[in-house]
Amino acid sequence: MRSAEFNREAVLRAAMNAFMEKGFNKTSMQDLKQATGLHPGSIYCAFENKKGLLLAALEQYNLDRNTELQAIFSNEKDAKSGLSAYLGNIVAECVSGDPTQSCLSQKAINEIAQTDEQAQAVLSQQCVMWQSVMREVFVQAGEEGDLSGARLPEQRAQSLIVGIYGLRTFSQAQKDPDVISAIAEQLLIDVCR
Amino acid sequence: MRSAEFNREAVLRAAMNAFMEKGFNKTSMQDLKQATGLHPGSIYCAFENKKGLLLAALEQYNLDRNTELQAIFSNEKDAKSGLSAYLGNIVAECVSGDPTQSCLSQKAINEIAQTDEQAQAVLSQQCVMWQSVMREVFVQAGEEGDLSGARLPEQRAQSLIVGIYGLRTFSQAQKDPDVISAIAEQLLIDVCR
DNA sequence: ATAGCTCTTGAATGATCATTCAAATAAGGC
DNA sequence: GCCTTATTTGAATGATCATTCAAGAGCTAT
Repeated sequence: MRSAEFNREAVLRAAMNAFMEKGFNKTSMQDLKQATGLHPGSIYCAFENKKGLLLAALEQYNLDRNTELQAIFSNEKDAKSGLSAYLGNIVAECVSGDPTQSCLSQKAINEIAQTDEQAQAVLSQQCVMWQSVMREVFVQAGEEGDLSGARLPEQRAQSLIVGIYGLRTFSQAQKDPDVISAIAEQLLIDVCR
Repeated sequence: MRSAEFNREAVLRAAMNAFMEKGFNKTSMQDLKQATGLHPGSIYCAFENKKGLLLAALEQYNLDRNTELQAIFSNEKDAKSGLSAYLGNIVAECVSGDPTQSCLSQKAINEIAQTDEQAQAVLSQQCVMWQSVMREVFVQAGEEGDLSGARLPEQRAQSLIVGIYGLRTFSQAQKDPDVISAIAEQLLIDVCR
């Protein structure tokens, strides 16, 4: 036996960044070798192939984003404030122009979900989990009296996620921070109405 | 002199479909040769290179989508009905699962706007034009008394476009037609409130 | 009809791609 | 401390990539 020398999380985060900067198809194994510090053979030994590395990176990305989400919400006094802080965070990422602050899941959905069944399955499941996390946030917001209308928490969660996907796409075509920020504020109003 | 033998619009629509099915980077010149019926040399003679073909295809795509949009709205009795029909059309495209019914502009924004300045400029301008078209729709809807709140037509247009981008991304991860349809209906309510 | 130009053809080019492999290296079980 | 087994290394592989180019073909103007 022999254990791997590299730090798996660090390698996956490096791969994440590489994929976010160039997209999956434009990121070459040479790029990944440089980003991760791993030789081609090691990458194939540990992750099967390039797509395997992407799938592993997506898994790590989801874990990282989830802990980040928990941190943001636990710093706020209630669910509504949490939502506001969460959206504020996303707006900041959109406006930063930094490719490594974009959403790897969303990039993968747009680039490869359509043509790769395995990636489609992983991304679909991750999206469903994201929905269920956000649904609980809206359940709590309802209990705290911050939702006026009668929409189901599930539907609010779906509208929020659609809004976030849309915001990220829109912000690549229209970079004005004030515009992005205003759309996000309206989104918060609409999903809490 | 000698005029080109191929039908430019037909070639661009064939290229559009190829790019929508595989994305820009995964579509090889061989794919484009097969899709368009043009030999590599002819493509380079007419469009400079692969990216030039994409930019030309994006231009044609925008023209085609615009005439389609005009047709949808002119078939309806007022702006609000037009919006409803327009969104219904988009929902049908999302649910179809047909790659050639996806949005080439959105795919390009997500795949190459980040890394290619020229594409970014074209896509940004097209997005702004889309906004201004939709703004006029909301101006009309306001005059017809179908908007209750006080939001500016510009902001409504931006929220609508964000919602459409989001819907298209979301629908690749969550394919349930009822869910997509419900989100779209809520979107219409929110932007007309 | 012919000259002159442009488009078409499709093989050739060199670069780059993902992947493989055999040798070298190192860790754990006994 | 050796033996087994796994990982690391990095050059090699063959495929595929975008692009070029020289030769052939056809339109147009004269």
